[in-house]
Amino acid sequence: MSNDLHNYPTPSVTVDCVVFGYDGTTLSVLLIQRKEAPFESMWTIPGGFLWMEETFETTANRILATKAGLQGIFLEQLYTFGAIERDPRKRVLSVAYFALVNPSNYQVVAGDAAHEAKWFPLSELPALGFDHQEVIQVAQQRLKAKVIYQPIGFELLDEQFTLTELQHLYETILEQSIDKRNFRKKILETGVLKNTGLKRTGVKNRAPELYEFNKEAYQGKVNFSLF
Amino acid sequence: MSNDLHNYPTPSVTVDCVVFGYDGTTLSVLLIQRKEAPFESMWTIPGGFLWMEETFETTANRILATKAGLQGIFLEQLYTFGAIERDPRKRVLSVAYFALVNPSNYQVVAGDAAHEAKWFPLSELPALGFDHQEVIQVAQQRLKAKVIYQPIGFELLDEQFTLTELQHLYETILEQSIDKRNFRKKILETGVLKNTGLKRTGVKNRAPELYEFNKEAYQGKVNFSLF
DNA sequence: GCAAAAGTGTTGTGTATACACCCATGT
DNA sequence: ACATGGGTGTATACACAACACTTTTGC
Repeated sequence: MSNDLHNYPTPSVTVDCVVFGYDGTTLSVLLIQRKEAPFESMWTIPGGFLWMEETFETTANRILATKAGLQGIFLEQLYTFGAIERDPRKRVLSVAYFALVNPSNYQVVAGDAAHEAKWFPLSELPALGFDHQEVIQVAQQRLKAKVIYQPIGFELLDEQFTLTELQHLYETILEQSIDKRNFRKKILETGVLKNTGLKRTGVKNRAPELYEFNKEAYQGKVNFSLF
Repeated sequence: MSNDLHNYPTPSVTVDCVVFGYDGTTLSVLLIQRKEAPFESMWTIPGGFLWMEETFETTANRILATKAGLQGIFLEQLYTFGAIERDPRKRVLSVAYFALVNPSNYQVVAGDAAHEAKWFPLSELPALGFDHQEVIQVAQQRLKAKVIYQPIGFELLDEQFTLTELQHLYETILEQSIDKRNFRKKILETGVLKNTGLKRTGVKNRAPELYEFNKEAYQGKVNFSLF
């Protein structure tokens, strides 16, 4: 860090969030349709300017609350994007975060600055403003890499879930199919799942057992790793 | 990203670099002794303000060239630190990078803004200004994690090196000892090493064979992984 | 009783680990 | 000849991958 603090011009700084959601079938990203230039009426990930009295996390939470109606969700810093021309108006840095939410717990609503807030499957993204396509791509890579050595996937599911649902989530994130017996063996022997003893009823087949994520059992676990 | 571009106050942004060096024995970090307040005469990692026409990488290279005499080295973005009070003067964000260099290829020299530029072994760091102790800690974790799935360690060595030297580097980074035969087996079967056919002479024991990193062989290799 | 998904073990294959001696060189 | 680090192979344990049938439930 430089010693002097002469008044160099300073860039604007935004916090932008890649919010992943999973509806039981598809992995989606939350996008917002812009009302104003630049990129008017195009889609972008939700973001906004950092205020001087805010940490990045505070900004991210404010943005997600006001622009999409999301509160208190899992957030992690992804990368900071700083290409000189990434905003056509002036120099704007973007500290990108990624987030995982269970869409059924929230009703996304567009804030003032947006026409609409909507979930888009990763495979059907519209044209995106700024460098947000790249941001999403980096986020997806990170999610893929991360899910195998940290039990973060649970953020995307209901509190109680079946092993088949969990497996399908992993298959969706990793974009590959997984052997059922091997998956169950591995995930159970990590010890992070708690069998609730309950079963999901009302399905038109054998009632599957419901599990929960056991946060305490994970704390301090060094060797969580699937595959 | 927000639609409106009202003139919010903007934070200052610095790029700070954790530069690792390895002298054949010890893993060290390059530090600079400050001339001015705050943290006058304390040590910090080299850094400086981002200029409006610079990318982060450009800034990092400028800083390293002017403050420490280093040029064209391996750089990777680490994390962005934004705690509100991390600089006592005003709001300053730090986009941190980490770098790997072979100290014997460079003569570090203090620039104008520093009393001195000096290598400190990781185990003997002085009291550090700002939040730089945390930054170094994060960088060390990253280096540890990264070295096992990407062949970045070579940046720290001479162009030609012996397997024993390479092993010792890995042991130093990972802070654990490694079985010699297993290490050789694994690193050789990755295929990223090229035996030069030369031997290091003038040592007071059997002349060891010299290897080089084979960049072409690594390109496109998906499965580089040690341990 | 049929359709549909849940649940369950074993075996082979490959990878990781542990381990000890001879070789080449300089002094 | 001796001291120093260089260089090499095998046996065992463990982890991973492949694989098919029975059970439960709703209709």
